[in-house]
Amino acid sequence: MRDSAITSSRMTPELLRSGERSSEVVAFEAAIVEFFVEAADLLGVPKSVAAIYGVIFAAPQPVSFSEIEASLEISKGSISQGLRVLQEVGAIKEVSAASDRAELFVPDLELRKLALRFMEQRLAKHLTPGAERIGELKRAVPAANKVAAKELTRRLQSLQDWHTRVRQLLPVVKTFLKLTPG
Amino acid sequence: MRDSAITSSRMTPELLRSGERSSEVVAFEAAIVEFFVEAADLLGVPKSVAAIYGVIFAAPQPVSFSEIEASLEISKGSISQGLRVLQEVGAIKEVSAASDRAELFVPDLELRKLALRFMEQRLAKHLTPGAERIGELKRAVPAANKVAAKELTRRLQSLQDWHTRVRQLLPVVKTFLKLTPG
DNA sequence: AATACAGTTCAATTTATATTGAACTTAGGA
DNA sequence: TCCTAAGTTCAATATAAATTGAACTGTATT
Repeated sequence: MRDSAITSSRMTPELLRSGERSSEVVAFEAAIVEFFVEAADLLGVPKSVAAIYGVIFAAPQPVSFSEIEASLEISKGSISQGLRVLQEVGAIKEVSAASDRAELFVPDLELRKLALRFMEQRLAKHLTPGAERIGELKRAVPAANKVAAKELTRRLQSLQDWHTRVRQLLPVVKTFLKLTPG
Repeated sequence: MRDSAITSSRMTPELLRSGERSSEVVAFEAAIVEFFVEAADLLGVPKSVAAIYGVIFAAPQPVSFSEIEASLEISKGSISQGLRVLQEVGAIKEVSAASDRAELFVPDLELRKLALRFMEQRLAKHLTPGAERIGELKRAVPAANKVAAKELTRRLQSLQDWHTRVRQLLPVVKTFLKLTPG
């Protein structure tokens, strides 16, 4: 980063295509970018990626690579990687304009997909193997001391119960997120 | 870290109080520590902290500072800070033995408390202020272009809906986690 | 075929986070 | 009082993660 933080709107005139961007528009974009950057760590993505999503979200028309470059002070490398990540997780879609060779992007507003994918990745991935692991651990409880063995088994059971509950919760959450169209 | 990873069981004899630890016991502890260390990033805690919790969880009796020092190859500084963190979040409890001056710790198995605190911290913290923020953003939508304004408002509405749904989900999750005693 | 544009790749660098280690408390014997 | 054990603190260091930037790959345009 050349400055101290990722901020929006450098306003390099040569990159602002078709008409000017009023200060109102610029301020709006900056506010949206800020919103997503603040949510970045909650979602577990780097700030640069959140900022790119912000620019695309804030623009009523499809956004090109160079427009992102003009709005954010981050390198082409980061933009390229960031756009790829956002496409992979389904946060943005490419809308190819037949005429122009530039790739254009719009936000994919089906946040359900995003939310579900997020859960699968961060929870299910660890949760499923975990269940078996705890079973193994229960079998490995040292048996020498009866009282100690009982306590350890109790602890592992507690862990397993909790584990089960979280797994049961996942379908509930999924259903909930599907309730209204996103 | 002197080695390459946090591993359990150095077996320094002078620190193994009252009787030896069989290889069975040592292996069990190592397996538990490994389990928690692997879950560390899911829970958002450093590995050293997860490892300390593992040692305490794996021991049928209360565990002292020096026992942790003997089981894990991490510095006293990390142990001190790690124990403090674990106490703060309610993952372990101090059980002072009147006779000994050493502090002894046991795991707090009420994982509900932990889970709830985790949610409050990672979700509620960002979620509540977020709701107002989106409202502000809707008011700041540039009005110059009617079609564009409509689309941007639609996007923000979508974001707000999703936001609301997640907030409604929190009480459901809380209830669910309370169903069985932890 | 040369130039320019649009984007990619990845080693090098910066920034953020975790861990160490040595100096420092504090309290209980000798 | 002096010593030692038990922890704490925090600046220095090591490790991990994000970001840059320069060289590279294609693909139109002249």
